[in-house]
Amino acid sequence: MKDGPNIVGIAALIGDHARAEMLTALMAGQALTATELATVAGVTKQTASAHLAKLLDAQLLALERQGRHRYFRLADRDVAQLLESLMGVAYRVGALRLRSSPREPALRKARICYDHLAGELGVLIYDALIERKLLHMIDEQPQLAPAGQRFCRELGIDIDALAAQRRPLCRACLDWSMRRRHLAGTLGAALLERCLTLGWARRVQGSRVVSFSVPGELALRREFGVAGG
Amino acid sequence: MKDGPNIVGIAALIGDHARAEMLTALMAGQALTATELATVAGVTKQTASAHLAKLLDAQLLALERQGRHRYFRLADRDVAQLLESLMGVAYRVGALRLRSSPREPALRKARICYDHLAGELGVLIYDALIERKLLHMIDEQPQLAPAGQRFCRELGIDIDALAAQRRPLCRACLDWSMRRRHLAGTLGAALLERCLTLGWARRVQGSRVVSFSVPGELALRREFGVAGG
DNA sequence: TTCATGATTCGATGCTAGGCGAACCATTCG
DNA sequence: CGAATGGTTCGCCTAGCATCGAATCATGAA
Repeated sequence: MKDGPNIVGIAALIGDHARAEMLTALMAGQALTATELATVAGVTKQTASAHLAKLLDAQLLALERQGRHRYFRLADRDVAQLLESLMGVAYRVGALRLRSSPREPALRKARICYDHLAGELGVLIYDALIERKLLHMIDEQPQLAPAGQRFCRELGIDIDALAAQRRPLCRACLDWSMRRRHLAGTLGAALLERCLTLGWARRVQGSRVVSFSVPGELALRREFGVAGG
Repeated sequence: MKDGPNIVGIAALIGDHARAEMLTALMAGQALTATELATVAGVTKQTASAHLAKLLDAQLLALERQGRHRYFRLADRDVAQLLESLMGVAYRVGALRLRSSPREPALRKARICYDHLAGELGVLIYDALIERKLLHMIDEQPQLAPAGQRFCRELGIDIDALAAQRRPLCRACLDWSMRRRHLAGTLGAALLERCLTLGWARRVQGSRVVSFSVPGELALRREFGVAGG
């Protein structure tokens, strides 16, 4: 009656407080050292070391050595997507943290979803693209219209370079906080990158939060043709 | 540093042998009783009862009472997809069962993926549809071409009824055993249903295996224009 | 070389949670 | 009604594993 791959090990690894905390922190996309991860997990270095060894062994994390530092990051996008889909189920089910973070509102407003923008502003961009018919849906999957390609070029995004990659250009990613869709894929990643280089927003150190300045958010809303705040 | 929903509880629930066994069994799509689930998990009824209570409480399972029986099924498609993506990561990572099932080959050949066909034959169908340009890719997402609609109608599938549903008609689902894509969505479900009613294949009791008869597989390959065995 | 810091290994400890036996409720059937 | 079967509750036991202190290894700086 034992059908299929052994999911127990993977799930059990994620099903521990300290390790889940580490993995969640790494969802921000940047690599962290063992000591930093020990801090976010709230455990000592020895404990963190044991956890990290297990996560490495299971290939959920990848390691980059740099001098006497060891930087850890999520092994690949598959793992990130697994974590997001876990968050989706957890959120839907109402399994929120009892003591939710003081920065939760900022997180709901705009955050990194591994390499693209999620949260209210992420959903807002997505909706605006659909509304203005720059993106249209086929079988509930987004596709960039010709007008959308022009729009992106005007924003300074090299669409052709993105389209040439193996990763899909547009993908709809389900947002755990909004229960709505936002834009992933290479275009999603490029849009986030653009918001940062244009100075509209900046990353908050040690968090998934993306902090938009007031003029930055206004510029974003103007470009995408969305009123109000 | 506590960002996002609490994934620990959900992951920990799946990260237990008995419970994972139960969830995997329910991936076959049909509801099972508490006693049946106790058997597949290899535990006593009392133990199973405790596990099932937890899974219900976390809304990973749904319950249907029927007389003195209690039928359990996966709460919804989100949960099924979470489990498949866990299997994907587990398989990629090589976390196979040490004592893999004697029916593993059959499982790799053709199996139920919640409500559609997966495994070698599932991938074969998908590839054939692409090859014959009945299905074409847009941003790596499948869309049914007009010729494909005709093809499906000839197979006896009511495309218009399927397209009217809220669920997407075509979706590409990643196969853990093949690391290739196969067809999900309402059309995927309808194709499986068609294989069963045409007598090409039958479900194997208490398993995700879909067993094709020799003439059934030949008929399938003929219809989809794929040679060999 | 010596010192400081990042990181791992080892051994001991303590708690959580899964497991079962036995008894108990509930539904169906003769 | 009683017998049979599906399912739950209770109490106890045990094993696995997360955790930490202390010691050890490794890298880089002085």
